[in-house]
Amino acid sequence: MARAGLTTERLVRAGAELADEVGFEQVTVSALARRFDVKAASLYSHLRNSRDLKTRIALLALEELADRGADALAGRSGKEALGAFADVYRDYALAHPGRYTAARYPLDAETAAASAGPRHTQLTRAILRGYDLPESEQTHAVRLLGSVFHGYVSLESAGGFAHSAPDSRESWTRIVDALDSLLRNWPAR
Amino acid sequence: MARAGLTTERLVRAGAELADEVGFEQVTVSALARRFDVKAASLYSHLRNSRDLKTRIALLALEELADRGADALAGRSGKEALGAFADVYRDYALAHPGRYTAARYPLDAETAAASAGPRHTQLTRAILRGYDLPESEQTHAVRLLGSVFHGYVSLESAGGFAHSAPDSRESWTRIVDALDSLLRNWPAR
DNA sequence: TGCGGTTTCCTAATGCCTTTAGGCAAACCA
DNA sequence: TGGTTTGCCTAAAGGCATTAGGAAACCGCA
Repeated sequence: MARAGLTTERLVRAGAELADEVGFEQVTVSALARRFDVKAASLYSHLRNSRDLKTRIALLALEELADRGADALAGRSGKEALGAFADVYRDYALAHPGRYTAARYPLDAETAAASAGPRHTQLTRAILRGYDLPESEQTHAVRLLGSVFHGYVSLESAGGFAHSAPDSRESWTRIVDALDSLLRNWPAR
Repeated sequence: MARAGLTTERLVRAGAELADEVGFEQVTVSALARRFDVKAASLYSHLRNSRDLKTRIALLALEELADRGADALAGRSGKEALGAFADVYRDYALAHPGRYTAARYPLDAETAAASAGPRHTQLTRAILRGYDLPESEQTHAVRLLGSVFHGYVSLESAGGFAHSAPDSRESWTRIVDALDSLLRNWPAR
């Protein structure tokens, strides 16, 4: 019988596609095996277990997202950078719902530290360079931005804003406006 | 054999406790049955299926959260209301992680409409009465607040801010300060 | 008090998913 | 080309979800 040519790499990539198609929760070793026309047990030479698969998909998503974020920030600053970065998040989540969910998959401390997660923080900090925040407020602002981006996108893809006016895109741009304004007028303690 | 006295009510309540103890994802018909010293099949006279169980836990959490939010808003306005409401979210999520996750469980449109979800929107709108926003901006502001609250709490309980200074509580109060400031100086279009 | 009806929980069974163990054959490499 | 490695397979055990059908407990009424 001809070999399927499985590799961890290919499995993770296919797993990410599967996640986008059927949802991250439904990404299963069995389903992935089916997609390669192979028995589930065969995947265990390439993946430690089901959690390992999901973790790897999460790492892939975090990296893709950071890469796109970095691209978006290149050559931009201030509000332009803020808006471009925000759009990267939203667009990614809408285009790749499964991967985006995966990016929220809980990682243990060391895996998280070695992931692209910290790059996200760095990128957000880079945005703040276009504004005049005291060092002591930077972390708070980073956390605020992260919360808004993640919170909005997560509520939106859960259908939170689906059936009500105004359009979600409109809120998104207004929220970016508001954040820009806030960063320019960050309140003193 | 003595009867266990199962009811949908008791099952959902126990399911919520279970969620807080072991995580919403691990809430399973089997695990719940074990907790009542009963066979899994026995739960199916009280619950349609596993999804039904999770949905009911989600509805319970949404209601508890809305109740607490309403309490927090009673007799307060402006920044005081904003801060109290924000704390309700954070405190609830920290005290009841499983329930909080449940509150994010995707509901179909009609279930969502009949849930306490809309009350959350109403409560958030009530906070805005303490600020001077044009009607056309209200929905955007509601969405922003919802995003920040949910986003922050969700990142925090995922351990996002766990091992880094400054303290998460400090960021939280600073973020509430910032939101208050933003609402008082909402940018014109 | 005892009887029928209803309700509640049980056993049994199926199907799908995860994971481990051990085997055979294809691919590589010398 | 023969030996070795590696890749995918079969087999099997254990878990959760769910349905069908049975028996015992409970409840109301005569």
